[in-house]
Amino acid sequence: MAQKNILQYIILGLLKQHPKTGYELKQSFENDIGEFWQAKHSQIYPELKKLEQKKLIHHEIEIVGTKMETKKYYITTAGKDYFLKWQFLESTDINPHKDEFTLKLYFIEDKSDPHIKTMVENQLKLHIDKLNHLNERETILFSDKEDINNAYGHYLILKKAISREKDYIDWLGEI
Amino acid sequence: MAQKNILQYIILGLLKQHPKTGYELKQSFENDIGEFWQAKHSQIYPELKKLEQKKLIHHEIEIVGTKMETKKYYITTAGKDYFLKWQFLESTDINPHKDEFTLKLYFIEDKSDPHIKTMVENQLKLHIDKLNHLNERETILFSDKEDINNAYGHYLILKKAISREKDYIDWLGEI
DNA sequence: GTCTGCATGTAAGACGTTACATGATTCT
DNA sequence: AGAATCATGTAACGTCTTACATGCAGAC
Repeated sequence: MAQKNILQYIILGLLKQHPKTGYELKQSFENDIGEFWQAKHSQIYPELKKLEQKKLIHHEIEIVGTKMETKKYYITTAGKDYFLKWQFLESTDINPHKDEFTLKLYFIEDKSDPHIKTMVENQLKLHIDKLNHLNERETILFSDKEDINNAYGHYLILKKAISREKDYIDWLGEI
Repeated sequence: MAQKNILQYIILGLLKQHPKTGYELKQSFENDIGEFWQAKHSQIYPELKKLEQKKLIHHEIEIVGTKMETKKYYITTAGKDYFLKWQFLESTDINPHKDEFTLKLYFIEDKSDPHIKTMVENQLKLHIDKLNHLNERETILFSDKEDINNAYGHYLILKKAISREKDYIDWLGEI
């Protein structure tokens, strides 16, 4: 099985909001979603070509100044379908390093979208399970306070993981 | 400039705690530090060979059962020096996806190590700066509550980033 | 006129995941 | 006897970063 290629969905999602040039996509990564996903222009431009070959996007040349050509990319109907299939496919696992769920949520523009409720509930379940699992580990490993000093680093990162999950759950609760 | 190759430092750090086989290293990634860094065995075994070529580690064959050979890896003095140089080199930037600092902290086994204070203070400064920057962005983008509805997804992930930084700062404060 | 930013692209290499491959050990 | 786990390794592929490369536009 191939890797997920999430970049394609992010580009499609961004173009679904507004048509953009490659450079503007690059800026979106720097300003808006850089906290959750990063991509350099050297990754964006080739991906745009691939998406265009698949007819999920197309571009039109625009002139800036007197002669500088820029390519404005537009999502196609097929592209929107492809994107939505990803966005509303329920997640079955979580990865603290690649937070796909938050990206999916980012692309919901309408605050009253009925999808939000089920998506958040599903995600809450996953994170509560994980928090429970981490709490169990803390009980097993560090019930005896003596053990904290013997593996202080381990204790700290377990505490950090627990804190991170709690924070995630709180944030989900506020949506 | 080459990429950082943080995996080598993690392996050295783990072997500094205790000599381990490749398989045991794999398990450390699954159980202990998987929340902060992931590596599969297909990445670990080649890295062990590279580290051994650089004489930062060496191995001894051990027999399990009647004939199964396993390789137990030990860190060398050169390996320890190389590792410590990384561990106590001050960080100048933070990356929400690759949290190098937390790893460095994980490898401090002694709770009263005097390095901890300066490391934490330095890291606190970086995260407070980031939090301030994110708060400014919230003020600029969403002072007008109307704008929240127009870019709800953007609002949510900005809130999430702010919440994450606060959580990180709280955790640093408790060390 | 020079500097910063806009704009696009490719190449090389490092990093990471999945799949392929094999065999021994331990537990039930 | 069979299943799960221990144990080690390579191959193929996909992703990501850094560096190389070029040129126009706008501001001062």
